[in-house]
Amino acid sequence: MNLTKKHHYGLAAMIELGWFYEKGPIHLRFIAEQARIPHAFLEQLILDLKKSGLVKSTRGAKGGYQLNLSPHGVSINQIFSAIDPLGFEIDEDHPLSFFWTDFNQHVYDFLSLSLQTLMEDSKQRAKVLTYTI
Amino acid sequence: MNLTKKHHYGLAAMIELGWFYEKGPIHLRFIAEQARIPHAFLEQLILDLKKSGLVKSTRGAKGGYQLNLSPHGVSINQIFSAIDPLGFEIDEDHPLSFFWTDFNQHVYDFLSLSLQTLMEDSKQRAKVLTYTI
DNA sequence: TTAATCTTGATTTATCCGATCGGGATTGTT
DNA sequence: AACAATCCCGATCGGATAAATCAAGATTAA
Repeated sequence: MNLTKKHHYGLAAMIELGWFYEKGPIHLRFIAEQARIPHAFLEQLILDLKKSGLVKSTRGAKGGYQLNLSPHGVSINQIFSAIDPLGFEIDEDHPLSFFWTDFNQHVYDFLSLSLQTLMEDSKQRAKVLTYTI
Repeated sequence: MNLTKKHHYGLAAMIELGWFYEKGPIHLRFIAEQARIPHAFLEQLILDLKKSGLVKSTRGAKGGYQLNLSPHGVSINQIFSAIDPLGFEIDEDHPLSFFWTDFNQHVYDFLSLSLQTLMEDSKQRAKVLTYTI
C-alpha cells in the first residue's frame, strides 16, 4: 500500500480530462496548470494513463490528450491501477494474511466509485465552499 | 499513506505480546521467532512501541517485553501511529482535499478495531484452517 | 517550413526502507 | 564477585524508488 503523489497527480489530471470529455484534445500544459502538476512530471505520468487505455492522444499542433472512455465508465481503482497498483503482496501463509486481505479489499471498495461521481462530488463541494466563504 | 513491512511486523509483534498479557515478560528472541521478524529489526521496532507507551520492558536476565495495557484497550490505529502514522498530509487548498480526507478517515475507521478483536479473529481463522485442511 | 505538440530515454537528487552490527547498560543467578 | 541473559542505542549500509528534470526526437496543423 504505497499511495504516492503520482496517484494524487494522476487523479487530478483525470478529473481535468473528465471536464473536457468529448470536447476535443487539450494539451499537456493546460492540464498541468489546472491540476497543479509539474509539467515534465505529468509528461511521464500521462504516458502510463495512455498505455492503460484510459487516455488517448493526438500528436502535432492542435493535438493533446483526451479521455478514451466516459467518466461514468472509469473507476478510481482503474486509474490507480494504471498509475501504480495499490494492493500489497500478501503472504498467504502468514497468520494475519486474512486481515491484510480484508484491508486491501476495503480500500479497493472505497475506490470503486466512478470518475464521474468524483467529479460531481468535487463540483458540489466547490459550490458549498463558494457559498460558505 | 505508506504502509510498510514495519507495520506488518509491528502488528504481528503486538499480537504475540497480546497472547502473553499479564503472564510476565517474554524476550525478544521469542517474539522474533514466533512473529517471523528479523531479530535486529524487531529490536528497533519494539523501541518505538515502548516509546509510545504500548509496551513496557524489563531489563536484565529474565527480562523481556510485555503489553502495557489490555489488548481490549489498544486499537490497531494506536499501534500504527506508534510505528509510523499512516495518514498523509493534505493540502486543504486543493480541490480534491475532501476526497483524500475521506479516504484517510475511511482507513482510520477500518483500523479502529481493538487488538483483542484482531487476536480473536486470528484465532478463529486458524481454527477454521485446521478443520479445513 | 514552421510552430505546436506529443514521445522517449536518460539522468539526477534525495529519501528512506529494511536490515545488520557492535558494543554498552542492567539485572537475576550462582 | 562473576557470569550470563537481556534490553538499549547509535551507527551504518545497500538498494530501491519517489519526484522531478532535461534533451532530443517524431508528428502534424497551418
